[in-house]
Amino acid sequence: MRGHAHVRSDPVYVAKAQLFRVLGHPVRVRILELLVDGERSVGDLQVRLDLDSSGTSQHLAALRQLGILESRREGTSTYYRLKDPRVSQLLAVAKQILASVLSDSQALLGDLTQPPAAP
Amino acid sequence: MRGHAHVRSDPVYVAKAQLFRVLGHPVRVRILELLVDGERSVGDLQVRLDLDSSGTSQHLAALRQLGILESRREGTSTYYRLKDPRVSQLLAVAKQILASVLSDSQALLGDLTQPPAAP
DNA sequence: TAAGAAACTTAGAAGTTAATGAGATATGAT
DNA sequence: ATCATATCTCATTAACTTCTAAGTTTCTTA
Repeated sequence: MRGHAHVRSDPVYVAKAQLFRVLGHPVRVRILELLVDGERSVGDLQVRLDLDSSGTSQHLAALRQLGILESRREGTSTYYRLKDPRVSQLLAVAKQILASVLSDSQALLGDLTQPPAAP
Repeated sequence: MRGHAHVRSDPVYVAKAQLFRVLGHPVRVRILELLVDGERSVGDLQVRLDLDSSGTSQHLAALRQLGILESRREGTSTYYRLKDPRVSQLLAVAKQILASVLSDSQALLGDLTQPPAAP
């Protein structure tokens, strides 16, 4: 059996949290979504994100360091792609959860506006 | 067509990032894993997390505000559970991604230690 | 080899999140 | 009512992340 470090410093939970934490930025989520469709150059991403080269590189570096991206260089451009297709799955599940969370709050908002009719 | 706000402030990407960001803490990941097995009281979670009541409440509040937890009160205790079973799925996919990321870095470590044999 | 384009790095300021400790509130039992 | 227990909130401070701007490296082509 594994000894149990305090959760806050247990490497297993720290690693899992790290994965989510790195995904926890709008630009990085968008980068991953763009890469779901296939490989893209930094310049291409930069244009689509409407971001400067410094910001683009920094966000790509965070994802690369996490180990979920691969890159290849071609001339002066660098192309990035997803290393693991399950990242697409993760994004898809997240989207579903978000949709249900949002529809719940929509429903709540509706209930507050017009109370339920009698059955 | 939807007008395109800058990604950093586009509500769609901000919301998706927010979901991941809230999951991005070791204690919150552990809380969700515990709740995958079913409802639990705050006190029970607190003991298993080896955390004080303030910390436990604050992390539960973050998950509750995100909209992925539900709670009911019974006497002096409050019981929390997952609102959406897809959260379990999200954790499972994350675990798979992590396993493949880790095995890649293990392999790399091995390659550095003993270079590949000739074919 | 000088100029230009593409990507990356670094450093510091600004902004955000987490940990801690003290205190508030709610429920049930005496 | 008083007390004990469970949970939650708030304020402060410490730790971390993000943004911006400037500068570096790498590669290509004139």
